[in-house]
Amino acid sequence: MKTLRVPEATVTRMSIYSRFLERLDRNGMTTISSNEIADGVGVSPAQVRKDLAYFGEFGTRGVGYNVQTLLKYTLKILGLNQAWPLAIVGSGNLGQALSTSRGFNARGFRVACVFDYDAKRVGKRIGQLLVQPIAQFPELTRKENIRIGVIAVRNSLAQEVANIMVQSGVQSILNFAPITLRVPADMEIRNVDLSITLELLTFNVGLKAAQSL
Amino acid sequence: MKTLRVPEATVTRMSIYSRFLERLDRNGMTTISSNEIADGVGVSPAQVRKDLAYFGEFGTRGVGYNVQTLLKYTLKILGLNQAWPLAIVGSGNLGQALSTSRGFNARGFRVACVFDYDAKRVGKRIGQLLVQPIAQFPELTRKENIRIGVIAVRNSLAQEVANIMVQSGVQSILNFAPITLRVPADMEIRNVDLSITLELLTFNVGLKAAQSL
DNA sequence: GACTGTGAAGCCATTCACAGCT
DNA sequence: AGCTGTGAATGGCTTCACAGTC
Repeated sequence: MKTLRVPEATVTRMSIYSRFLERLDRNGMTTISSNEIADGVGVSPAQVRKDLAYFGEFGTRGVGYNVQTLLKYTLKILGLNQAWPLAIVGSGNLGQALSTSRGFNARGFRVACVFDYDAKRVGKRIGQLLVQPIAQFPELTRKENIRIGVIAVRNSLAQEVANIMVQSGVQSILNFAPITLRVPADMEIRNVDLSITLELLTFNVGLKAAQSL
Repeated sequence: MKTLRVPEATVTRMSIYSRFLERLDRNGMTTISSNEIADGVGVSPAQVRKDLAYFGEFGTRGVGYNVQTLLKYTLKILGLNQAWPLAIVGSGNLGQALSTSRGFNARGFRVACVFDYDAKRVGKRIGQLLVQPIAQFPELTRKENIRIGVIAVRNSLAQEVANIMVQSGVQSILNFAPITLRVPADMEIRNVDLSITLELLTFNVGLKAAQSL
């Protein structure tokens, strides 16, 4: 089998292109060039073409890309031509925000259940869902065939939650706790650390201040 | 002036090292080697040394690094030896989560005010703060000398909020709306797009499935 | 003429391997 | 002996420039 090796940065941009194409499609646009895509999302045209080329030839020379067709391909490439039910653990502010977020309830994703450790929160209503006790995690996620788990609990519980997810057969984890989790090598795990991004900002502001001395 | 050119990935890791060192310091550890740091945060020891070397020589050969000293340096490098009041626009689920988040209220950061467009939300209490009308943004942020703005509103308002921030003299923006904002080149802007990370997960899960055919 | 697809070149980041210190 | 700091080598991503197609 031809194993295609795609840079992670390319996948990230595919997601951005895809969202942009969705908007164009809603606006009834039918054809677009790599130049216009580049302009719309803030990268170089060559980058756009190179990225798409990892997955095939989707355009027509002299013309450009068909918006609908390309959109369909990007969705398929990203694995969004199927349903991805999510399980969120943690029903605090962040957990609630994620549960009701459009990004987590569109494009193939759907928050299917929310769990919490705190008995006071169990049974509470979030949108259409009722918060479930963490003890129910293995059973419910198996029943709903959930393959993606989201960790939105405080740091001290995060590793324990990760362990439960691993044992329950969840294949990939999106972790919002700012610590490094230990999981088996075959698990897909991504960390979103909100304060890292903040600290990148302050570093760069500091740099600029230093340079203008 | 010697302009030091540091990879963005290095800055990201500095933030991770710094948080790790904080934990070690709390636990009373005094000395640590690049090997142990690497192990603790999941990178290679050479990477740790190279990263630190961008900023100076902090270690002692044959011994390692002093935890407290190195922690202090990392905080200074990241610009966290000063206070960074933040202004958050948007008091929905995400805005609330961020306002009360530990990452946004520690290590030099402090959510100083929260704004909203919706009159029904203005005046509501979030932690110690009262939600302010967006019209107050220029005046309040100037008074509090706020240099970082956080955008947590729905997509259709995001560009307008960015414009207000630019006009009010805010220097850097953390944007949670999944669209590409147009701002002057001298603005520091970072985008956090939660669904990009999700789609990276599904892409990789799809890849694995394809490879195991 | 316009725009895609792509090898080659250039650039940037990570890893290697070892000299230098304690 | 142990561990840092760093030039050199490697590997990977991005940009360039142009051949190919409509």
